[in-house]
Amino acid sequence: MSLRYALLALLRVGPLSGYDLQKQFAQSVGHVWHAPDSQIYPELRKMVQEGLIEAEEQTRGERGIRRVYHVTPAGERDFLDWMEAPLDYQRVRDPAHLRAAYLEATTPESARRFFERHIAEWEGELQQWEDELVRIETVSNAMLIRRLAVTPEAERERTIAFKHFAYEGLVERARGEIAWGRRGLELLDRLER
Amino acid sequence: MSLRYALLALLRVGPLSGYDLQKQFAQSVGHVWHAPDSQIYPELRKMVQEGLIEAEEQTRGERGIRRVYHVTPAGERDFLDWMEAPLDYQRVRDPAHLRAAYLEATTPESARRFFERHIAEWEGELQQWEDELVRIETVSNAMLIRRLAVTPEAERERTIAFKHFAYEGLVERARGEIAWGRRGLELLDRLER
DNA sequence: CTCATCATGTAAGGAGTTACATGATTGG
DNA sequence: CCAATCATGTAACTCCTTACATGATGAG
Repeated sequence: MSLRYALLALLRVGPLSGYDLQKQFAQSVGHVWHAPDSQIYPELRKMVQEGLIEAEEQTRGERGIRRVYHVTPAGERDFLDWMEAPLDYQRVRDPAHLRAAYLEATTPESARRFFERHIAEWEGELQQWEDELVRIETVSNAMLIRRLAVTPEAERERTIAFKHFAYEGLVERARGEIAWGRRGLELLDRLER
Repeated sequence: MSLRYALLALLRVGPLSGYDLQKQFAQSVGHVWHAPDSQIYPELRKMVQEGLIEAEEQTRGERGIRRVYHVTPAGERDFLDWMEAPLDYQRVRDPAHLRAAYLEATTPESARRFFERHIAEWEGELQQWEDELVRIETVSNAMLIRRLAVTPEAERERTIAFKHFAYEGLVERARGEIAWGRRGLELLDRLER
């Protein structure tokens, strides 16, 4: 259910077309909440039906349509309600730690590949999040710039601080996973001796 | 798709009825991969259809049925194949960090509640995982005892080591989340000044 | 004229959630 | 006889994934 709030978070900054939204999404909130366009377009339509956003339809050339979405007062309220409501935490479902718990069933080589892959995966994520952290620090992310442009001076510090803090948390988690993976490789070394 | 491998991991140790499996699940692999019984029973049926497990039907009293499942050679192979195959990592979808990135939209009080809840959630998980870690160290988990009973002496160390290592990773992640939550509260203190 | 980008979707299926539903056996 | 536990599910729904599908516009 968080997809719509991720979308509202972007649209609250200012109206965007589905296409632009989807592009901006991938470069901002998508680092925290991934969604493909095949999920974004239908969700936007549902949000229109529920009155959270409205579409201004523009024609493109002869037959093309371009829908520019903006948040309605109901959508604004829904977003703020969500921000105040307790978050629902999903039950744990962790394939990597599941597999790790049963690695005795496989060969040392495939256990090694597993940890190497784990490290590589999280190094990829780490890179993304560190890059984003730099873009936040240097205020060079497009959505953040747009956000700050419509934010009163007094709230700019907070706005940046929270985004920075969120990505810091993700960076630390990635580092933790990488450290765990490396210790997994060391464990294999010890067990093979 | 990991549910069936979590189930196979348990059934590989020895045959269990759906009910027993579901109970053992909650006390072992369920700490890493949660699944409710309403998901376990249908999955077992599907696995029977696909030939990964077989059910020995026992009567209970007049009309009751009890199905005791055991892994077939095809199921064993499927499990080992999964253990060797690269794990598929899901794209990030993290409601807590999503919300954290937009906390400027809400009141300091509700931001505070958010971090307090985050800490409490992860402290709950931490407790579960630490308890399980102790049960692994002291070899007092029922499934682990059963597992070791059918494991040759030479592989017992590995078996325990991997489970211990998996839960260690989870414990560290929980500690990381708690530390992040606490730093969130400190950030709020600083911003409110 | 053609390719990159703009622009918008549908359809089928898998996985998980929540709620509901039923009945048997055993111990007190 | 009643409650706890044993035992097994179904049904409806949401969310997400993967693959497919189409066409317009603008720059070179």
